[in-house]
Amino acid sequence: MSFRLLLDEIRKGLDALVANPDVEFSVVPAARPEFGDASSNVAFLLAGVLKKSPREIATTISARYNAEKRSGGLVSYSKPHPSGYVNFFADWDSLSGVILDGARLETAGSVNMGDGTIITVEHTSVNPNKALHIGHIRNIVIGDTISRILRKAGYRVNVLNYVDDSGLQVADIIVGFWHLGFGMEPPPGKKFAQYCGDDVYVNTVKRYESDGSLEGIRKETLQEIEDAGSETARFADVITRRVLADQLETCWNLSVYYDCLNFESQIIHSGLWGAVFEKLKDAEVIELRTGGRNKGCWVIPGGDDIGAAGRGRRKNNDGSGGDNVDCSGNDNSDNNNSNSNNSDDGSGNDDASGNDDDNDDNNNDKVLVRSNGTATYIAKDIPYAAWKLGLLDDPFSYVAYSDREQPGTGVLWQTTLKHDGAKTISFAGTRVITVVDYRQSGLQKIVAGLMRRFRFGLHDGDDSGDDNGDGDDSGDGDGGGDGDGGGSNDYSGSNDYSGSNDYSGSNDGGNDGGNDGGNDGGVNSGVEGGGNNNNDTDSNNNNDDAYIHLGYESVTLSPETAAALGMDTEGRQAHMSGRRGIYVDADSVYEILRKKTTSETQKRHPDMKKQKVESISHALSVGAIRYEMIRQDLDKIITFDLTRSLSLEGDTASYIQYAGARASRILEKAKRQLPSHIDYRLLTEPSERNLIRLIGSFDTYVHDAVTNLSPKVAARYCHDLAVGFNIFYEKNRVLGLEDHNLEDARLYLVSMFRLTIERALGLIGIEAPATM
RNA sequence: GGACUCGUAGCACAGUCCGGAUAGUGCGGGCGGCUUCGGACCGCCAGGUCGAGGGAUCGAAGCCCUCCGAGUCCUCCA
Repeated sequence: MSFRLLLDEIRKGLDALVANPDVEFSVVPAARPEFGDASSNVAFLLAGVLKKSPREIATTISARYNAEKRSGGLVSYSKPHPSGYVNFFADWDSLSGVILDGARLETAGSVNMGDGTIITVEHTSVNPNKALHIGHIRNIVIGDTISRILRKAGYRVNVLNYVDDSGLQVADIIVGFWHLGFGMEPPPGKKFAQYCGDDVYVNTVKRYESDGSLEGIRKETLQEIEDAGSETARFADVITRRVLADQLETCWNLSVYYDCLNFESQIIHSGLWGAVFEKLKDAEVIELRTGGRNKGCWVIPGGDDIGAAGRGRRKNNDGSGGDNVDCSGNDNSDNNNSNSNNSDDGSGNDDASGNDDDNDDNNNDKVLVRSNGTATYIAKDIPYAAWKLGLLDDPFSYVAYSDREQPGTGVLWQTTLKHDGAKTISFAGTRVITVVDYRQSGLQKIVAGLMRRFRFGLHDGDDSGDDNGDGDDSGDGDGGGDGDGGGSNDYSGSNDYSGSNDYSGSNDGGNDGGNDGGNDGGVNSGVEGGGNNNNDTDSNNNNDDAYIHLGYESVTLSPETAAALGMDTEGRQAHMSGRRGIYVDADSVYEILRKKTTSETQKRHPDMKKQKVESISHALSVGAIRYEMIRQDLDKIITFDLTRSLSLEGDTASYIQYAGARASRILEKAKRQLPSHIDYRLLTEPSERNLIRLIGSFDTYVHDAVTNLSPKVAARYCHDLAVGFNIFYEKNRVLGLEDHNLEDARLYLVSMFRLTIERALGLIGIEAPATM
């Protein structure tokens, strides 16, 4: 039970009063305490219709609401505000009990939006030739947090990590090992992955510049990797597995876990590409150019939108993959003019798709298969995407990657092409979320467009890239079988909400609740940053995108931190670059934090056992990193600064954890069981009620986080809840009160806070230690 | 040349999807608070033409248009 019940009750009451389905009023938590507990803008909306002032209408509505209110509800009374708002004051004697009784339940904060729908989330996907840096960590933490949130919302989630064990970057370190004399063992104290990235990779790349002969070796090496039987391929397997193991160790340390590892080499050898290629041809999604600059290539014909595609293959979340600019704004001039010559060909943009067959200027084509018959790297993403959606026969079997049991996900599987004794499992999802940074939006858009055609057939030649173009989605229903179409209330299945109220904030509360086309069926696809100026009509159709690119901005280094790495950026932020060695290693960030939190903890607990200190400082360090990575919006660049970003005060995880520790301390000192009957009516202080309201808002935040695929929302909830507790703590004593009933009630409140903050932090993968 | 994203206090960000009540929070600056459950905390003060201009609206930080600034993407490279 939650605060939501109050809003639902008010909405229902207003619906009956207003009896006008066209007025889409809102009922929201009050902006300030003096406005009561909930507010509605209904009077503003009626003002136009009734030709009266909002204030007048609000007065009438309030009066009638109060007159017709049935007893036994959660609303005490309604009061009009001169501004025109209709405000509502809750009957806290009832509401406190409803919320706090509900908070104890296992299901508190859960919302059944997924109803068992399977969502496959891919994140991490870092080239296995280097250690993880702080930029990768943003991807990883976003992916992991989203997975946790989706589980909380009733989805079944498969988490994947795509390992590009056959790419150019792997070839680069092989060149280093075999031709530049790098030894196989890292110096003492360094992980193999760090050694590969910091030393072998960076220096090999550097040597390319001075030694032209290496370029040929590099190309050869790359080709040999793809030849499964070669010595090079075997060696690649050995080193990438070793690097991967180090990377996974970093992830596990941050409480990030996976269900399955996919290896690119296996995808190549599995025949998946061949199957997809045939399908693409059959569906006439791709064309063979017979003339023009792409003569002899199989291409995805470029319309306007598709033309915006990212280049080539996805870069595996490395950022460092290609010729990225390292220092923003510096040396990219040569990048730009390179394409100035092929820009304006005048071929009308939009519907270019069909009509430029044999023409000379297919500038927006994306080449999938080169004229020499080899596939480009974008081609490798397509079969993987299709596999994730379960659109192809699964060529893989699965074996356990390690014996280690992962919390939350259990066994970590990996694909194998050997079918003896291996298991058959499916990791396909009805929906797929791919976490990759914004720079690859273009490519991801293409992939999403192709997936749509795979699922819905080949008849929509015109809507290739854009979101809502396919007016033809009528027939498909939700071909993928995701249960969002029914227009049923996504809350209905849950044990929290009995009413027929649709959560979406839409206004169908009274009438039928079934006519809004299921648009709030949880995860929606519009997240991709791209301006999804969604539906103009209410039969929205943006939800049928089963393939969702969850993009985010990158992590850059502050000028100071860049300088600490020996780079002069002239006062500007610097992009990280794996190949140039400009990055902040994830493990070392953790190490810095661990030292800091260890000493802080010891300062407070001089006698604490070392092991305990370690576990606390671990929880604090992980919290600091994870929180920093998700606390702001996905489309904001994170400027990482070695001193600023590692703070433990203010809007940080440790602030939140501290609130939890304070609560634990009180409960510990109370040293007793609470009686079975608690008199919630004694909790009358504003700070008490505010805390109760926050505890009861858990599910609202979860719902919000899922619909927007926004980890930030969960982080903010934790923060708001902690603030609420700290204020309560400051203003109210809990222990040693003369009034034992009040003490019991406050203790119970503290204990429900403790439980809720623990669960909320769990949503973002952070522990809540009892002492710190 | 085309496309996407961002622009809110000295700094870093909420709020923008879905328009309404004195635009919030943290850091930094100034002042104050532990004989009382943990000061990784709390309170107070200073600090804002919500990038600029226009439009629709009774009403705009939010919606529409134009511009400015910043970042990113647009290879038969991977």
